[in-house]
Amino acid sequence: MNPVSAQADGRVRVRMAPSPTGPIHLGNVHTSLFNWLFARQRQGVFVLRFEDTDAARSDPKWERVIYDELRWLGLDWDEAPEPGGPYGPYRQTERLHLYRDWARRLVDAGAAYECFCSVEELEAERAEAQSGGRSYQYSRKCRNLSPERRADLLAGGRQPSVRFAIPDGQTVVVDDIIRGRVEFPTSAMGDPIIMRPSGVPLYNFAVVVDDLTMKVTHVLRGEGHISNTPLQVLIYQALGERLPLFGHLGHITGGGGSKMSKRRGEGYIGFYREMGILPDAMFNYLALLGWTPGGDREILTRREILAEFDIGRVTPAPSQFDLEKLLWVNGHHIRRLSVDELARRCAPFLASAGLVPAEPTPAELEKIVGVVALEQIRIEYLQAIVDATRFFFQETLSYTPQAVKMIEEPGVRAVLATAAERLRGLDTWTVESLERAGAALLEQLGQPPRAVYQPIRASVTGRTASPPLFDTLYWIGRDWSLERLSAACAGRPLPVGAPSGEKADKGQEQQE
RNA sequence: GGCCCCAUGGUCAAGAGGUUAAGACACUGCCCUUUCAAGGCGGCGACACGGGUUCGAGUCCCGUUGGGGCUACCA
Repeated sequence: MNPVSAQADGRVRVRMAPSPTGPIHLGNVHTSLFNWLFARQRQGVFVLRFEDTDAARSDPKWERVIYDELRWLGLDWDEAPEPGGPYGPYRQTERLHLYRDWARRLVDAGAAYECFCSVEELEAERAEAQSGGRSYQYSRKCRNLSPERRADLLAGGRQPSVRFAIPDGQTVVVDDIIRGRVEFPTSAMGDPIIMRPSGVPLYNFAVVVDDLTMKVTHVLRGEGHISNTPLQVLIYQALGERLPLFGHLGHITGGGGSKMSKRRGEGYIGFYREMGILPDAMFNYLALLGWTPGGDREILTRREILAEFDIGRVTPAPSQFDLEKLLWVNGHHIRRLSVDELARRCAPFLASAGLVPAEPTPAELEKIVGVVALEQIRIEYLQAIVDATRFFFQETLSYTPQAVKMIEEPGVRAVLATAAERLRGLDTWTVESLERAGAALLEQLGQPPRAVYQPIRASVTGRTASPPLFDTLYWIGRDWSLERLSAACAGRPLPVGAPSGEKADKGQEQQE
């Protein structure tokens, strides 16, 4: 019927329409990912459009933040305010003339009408219905105004809003890609306002105009929108436009099924970026919420996910975001990285903690790579590298209570003194020479490894757990190792540090 | 209140009428081991409830309960 609605070609077109009112919420990141997967898999188009009609809360500065967040995850788009596209503009506030035009068509076709009721009048209607215990629905009293009455009201300076006339006694059927057939009786819908007197559209109307003029073929969005769908379908039909296909994804919730807490930032992707979740891991984990490739595989690359993603296998049920599992997935992705790559990613975390310079010398770089290699199988997120390797980079050491206790065990100081003496006598300080020295030490003392190595570990790291002892000694270096050993057997009180997230001692893990 | 969505262990989830109801995270036992990890082998633990349909129901239908959404001149 309308040329605008004809599909340009056979390509799939999907969209994501965030509001620039803050960082993009994790639930929307999840929806974006599924849209992106769907589009990319079919050589389709992914459109990014901003719903900024809520003037009070929208701020263009958030657009950039949202771009950055999506880019971080590795999602790209084909049309958006930047770089533009054939169906722009892509901000609703720049599309006001379009909504006006389409609203006019609806009114002309008799599918919508001007409503002159004031906010106060509507409020009164609502209050009356409620006091009578009835559920409220607009009275539709403006639905059939006479031309004379309308002229009077206009002359009186009243600015009308536009309401969509819900047809009586119909059942709207939505064939949801994810949920199957869903039916809605129109009797449950009042005539909704679609245009404010100011000419700014309401969401349910703007989204239809946008989707149809942008030729969106598949609307994949959160389940919260399923109740909005029948109204939108009726608008498409009144306009004589072809419907897109709808698919409503289950919501992503926080722990306990509650809303994701915004308080500490868990609901936003920046929180995870800052703690050192890898984009690939987030991509992997998010894809697994509501979808599985089948079989028992969980750790997947982008390529694998893209190749196997199937919108038909997406579940309708909501799912809880589980940080523990994200960390486990992240651990796998960390271990998949080459040591150099992991070191490159860890360096900024070490630098901002003041442990290494922002621009390390080759020797410093070698040490970073060395210690990162030791921690690769031990950390689950990049930020953890800081506490895990502090003792390698900081000369002054603080000891955990457990480490102090270990050093103060009877007989331990004698062991440490012997160890210090032996290590001091080494000509070379390599992992191999240290291993030989360790073996010799065991023989000399006639003690099991545990009784000797653990006190040494406690002395040089300040804790009871670390990477393998000789690698640890090597990277701490000769000078610091010997100093720390001497300090430990000297018998002076050792500085006990506030638990700073020592990963080693269970129960002391720093709370994120 | 009305309309709608959802429901397999604490969590993510396989399952498309007939299975001893997968697998993963978490928890836990053992192995490996100088500690911590990682890894390997085990363990605990579920079809929300009640009715139907069927020879047979986690799977289909109805109801109940629980969670969520919409019902705005929010998106």
